[in-house]
Amino acid sequence: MFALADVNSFYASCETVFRPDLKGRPVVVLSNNDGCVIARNAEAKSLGVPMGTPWFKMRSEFERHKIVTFSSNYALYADMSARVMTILEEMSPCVEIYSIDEAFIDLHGVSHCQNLETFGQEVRAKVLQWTGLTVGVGIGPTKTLAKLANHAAKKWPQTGGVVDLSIMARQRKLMNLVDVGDVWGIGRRISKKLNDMGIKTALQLADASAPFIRKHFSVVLERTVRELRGESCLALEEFVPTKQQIICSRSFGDRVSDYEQMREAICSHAARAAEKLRGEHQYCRHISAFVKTSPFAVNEAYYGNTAGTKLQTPTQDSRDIVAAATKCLDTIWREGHRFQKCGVMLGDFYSQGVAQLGLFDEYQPRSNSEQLMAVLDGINHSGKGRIWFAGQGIQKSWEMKRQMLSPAYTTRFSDLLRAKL
DNA sequence: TCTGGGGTCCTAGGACCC
DNA sequence: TCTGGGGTCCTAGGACCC
Repeated sequence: MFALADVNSFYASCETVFRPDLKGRPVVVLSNNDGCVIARNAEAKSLGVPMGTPWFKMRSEFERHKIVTFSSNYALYADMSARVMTILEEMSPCVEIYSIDEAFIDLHGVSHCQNLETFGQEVRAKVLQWTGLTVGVGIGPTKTLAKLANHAAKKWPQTGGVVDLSIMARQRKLMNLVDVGDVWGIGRRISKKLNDMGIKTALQLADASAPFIRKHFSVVLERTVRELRGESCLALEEFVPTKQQIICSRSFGDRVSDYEQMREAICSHAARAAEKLRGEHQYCRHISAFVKTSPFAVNEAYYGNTAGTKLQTPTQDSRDIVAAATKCLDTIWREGHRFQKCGVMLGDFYSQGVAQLGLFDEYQPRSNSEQLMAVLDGINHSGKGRIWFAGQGIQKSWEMKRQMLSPAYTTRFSDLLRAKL
């Protein structure tokens, strides 16, 4: 048996927890660069603010409805997430952190000593008491059914925020009410194709023939069908699998047409990617860089390109990664465009920095690379200051916009809230 | 003027091997 | 004139997730 716990309107709730004065007012949070709406509290949802729409299109409407708008504050959300996950881990033996605001819980042990719905209510109460955030809990014999139960817990408030689908009859009753597109793993494309085939509800999908689904779609959807029937195909993954790739990319605050600025941005993303790579205790061989103009610009030719390179030996040294990324940039850079975004990708990971060399390869290992990188990371994680490569730039005029950023309430001393008695 | 970032998995097709 | 079968590996692209 699985439970899925997720925080209601997570980003928006993190903001309002520290701003009791916003109670009852509509609140939204924007994506990086203040681009799109990515979170809305209940009040904003009931005003019909759609998810994913660009802010500039909504701006005047937001002002009219006095909608409070925040830039993304990931330092705050990551810290609040860690607090929620810690509580879940204290209350149950096996937890899989699925995303910043969701976790699957293995209820194997729990079900022997406690009613599952009661357990769900206790989780809600404790998270609310200790963090001020509200979670919904869905329970089911498979991950997909737990997800579905969670969906129902959020959609119908009369459930009290907990839905238990242990019993088959309840599963079928709920699935009959749920659109097939609301099932976990079914996006817009597959949803449309299923609809065209006459499969409109989750129940119809559950009752579809597995070989038929496999033939017309893929093994992924076949698994979903089996999971909806109560056959568990997806296990709880308690330990985070090692990453296959690392991507660091950002939209620019303003369009970039200048090579020097682009180079700074690529250097910065490469250095960040290298730091993440070391955090994973990995070495990479494949490094690529990409640039793109806005796909939405009219009267402007789109240009986007990627270049990659493969090193002879896996590396985790920022100097190698920055050098490779800028070399890639030089092969795809074109004058005369207004670039919107760039990024660096790392792949082909190894657990150590050695590789089989060819007979005639000449290779000089860097001396003290590991130690130097450890010093670099040590300084940058100390909280006392940062050092970086000159190529990353000083002014960083290309950096993203965050004009409505809230304080780092929980992770910076100077931003701590003060309470007046 | 202004449209996010970071991932995973699967499949098809091409290059190459014997 | 006739031109196999079976396999691996890699990459690009498409789908999905939050």
